[in-house]
Amino acid sequence: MTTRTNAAAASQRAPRLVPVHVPTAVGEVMDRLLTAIALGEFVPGERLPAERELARLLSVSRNTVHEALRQLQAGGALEVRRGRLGGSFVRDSWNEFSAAAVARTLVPHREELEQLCDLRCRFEEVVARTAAERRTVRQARELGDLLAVFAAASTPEEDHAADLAVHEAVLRATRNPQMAQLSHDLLARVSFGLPIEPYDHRFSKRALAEHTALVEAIHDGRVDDAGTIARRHFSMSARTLRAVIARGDDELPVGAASETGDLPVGHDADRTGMLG
Amino acid sequence: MTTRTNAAAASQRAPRLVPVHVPTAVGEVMDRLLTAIALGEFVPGERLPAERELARLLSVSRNTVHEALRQLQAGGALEVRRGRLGGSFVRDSWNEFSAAAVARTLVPHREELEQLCDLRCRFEEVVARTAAERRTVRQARELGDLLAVFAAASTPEEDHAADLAVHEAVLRATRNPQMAQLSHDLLARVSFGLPIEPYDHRFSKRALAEHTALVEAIHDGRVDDAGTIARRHFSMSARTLRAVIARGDDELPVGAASETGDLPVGHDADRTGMLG
DNA sequence: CTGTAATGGTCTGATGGGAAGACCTTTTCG
DNA sequence: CGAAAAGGTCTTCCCATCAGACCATTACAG
Repeated sequence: MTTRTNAAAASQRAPRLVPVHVPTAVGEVMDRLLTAIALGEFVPGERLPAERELARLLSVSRNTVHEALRQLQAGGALEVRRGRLGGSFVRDSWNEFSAAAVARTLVPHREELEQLCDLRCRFEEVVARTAAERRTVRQARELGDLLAVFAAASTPEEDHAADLAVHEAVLRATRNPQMAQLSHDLLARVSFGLPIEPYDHRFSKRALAEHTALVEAIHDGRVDDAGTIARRHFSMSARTLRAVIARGDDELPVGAASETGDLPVGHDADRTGMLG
Repeated sequence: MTTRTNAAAASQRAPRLVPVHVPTAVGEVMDRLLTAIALGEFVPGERLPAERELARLLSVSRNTVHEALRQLQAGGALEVRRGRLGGSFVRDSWNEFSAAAVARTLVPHREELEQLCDLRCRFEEVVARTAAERRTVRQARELGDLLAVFAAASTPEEDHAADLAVHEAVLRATRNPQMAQLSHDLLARVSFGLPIEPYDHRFSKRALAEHTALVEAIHDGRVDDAGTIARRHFSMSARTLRAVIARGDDELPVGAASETGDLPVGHDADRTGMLG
């Protein structure tokens, strides 16, 4: 009886009335841009739209865009050049430059990240299963084509682009945009906006093998197989992320926080709700 | 070759740079309160915490809380009484009062809702599977207890409370708070903050049977069974929602928007990202 | 060489939401 | 009747954002 009432009251006793977090426009713009970079919509070296254009696209003032770009520049994500052919460029060296700082930023969120990775593995399993159930013939063919692209990729950039393209195609095959959106958001959260999907090129061979198996399973409609493969595939991302964090653990006691460009990423990591 | 470039460029051609939407603190507080009500943390007739207390809990000024409560009152969700034993009370008639307006609010989002329901069914399947894999002995026992509570429930209110308690326990059993948070957020999105969603009392018998089967599957660690049952269970919610929308379709041509208390809910329904 | 165009950099003023806090009104209870 | 507890209201200040203008830098066309 006590068990009963306690248990029943438990969900009511714990009010989910935690502090609200009102995001700022600048932070939102930063999130958008970092996510776009993480999703490969802007590749290293590429120029972002001009400030005035971004302001128009995002329906914010140019001031806001400028401030967001300034912070991303300070964090080392972008390089800003002036002049007629100027603009904001995704830094090639974003990875190496910021790896240590990233790790420092990530370490405090270790537990949350573990849970997010776990969640992502399991969710992507669902994505794969759904895609295997619903892919059209046309989409199955498209997946096969992309696989060939992946196999033919010779540079890390091509690898990464092909990797993203495969994932996009799988998401389209689910024919559920909400599911795709959630997948994107989860990626953005675990990658903290970094253009490293946690993608480790040392594993590109294995990634190719897994992608091949995944695409074939989806193509053939083998739902369970697709799910199993996907889950294994995304656990690789989790491992990469753990490696980054471990590196950060090592470096943490040694180096103090960098003075100049401390990372702006993860600034919104402690928000309370995933959906908003 | 053309295939390659086209496919690779595809993900880049569609920049997700849609206008940002910066929510206000008042709106966030409204969402929180409505969601809390929808989740059964505040039941009809119950008094919400005092304004000063809410301000403290939510880390916002009392002005903000007051304005949120004022709008909820205007929308018919709350009744506010002054004086020593005053406060904000959840209206009993909130359901009936708002049903028609709710439907009107929901209809324009029909497609999005369909996708969300689909997503939710599949996600809750994962939740159930995870819970079945990870539940501790203690959690398994707790689930059994809650089942007894559910079976013993005699009023719709007790039904609903027990229903929620079971779901909460399942979420705890996943031992992944992020997963639980996402589940809550998905519920909030399909219900649009309204207490209409997951529970249709006419189906309480069936719900009990499904809960029993689900809890037993989780208890026994039958992963596949738990997933199957959960998916079926949540598709019932989707059907309930569809029924509401259908009702809205019927009523839409007839009734114009109510003049006095048009619903304040769903004001954030058109946000672009699920996690943002 | 020069001018023009396209870009980022900067500044100002207006606006609005929110925070903090004081004070008033209503209601209940000792 | 007076204290306590609640909502109602008001003022003041702050800061993010917007809108727009103007400046500084660079490249390219002529």
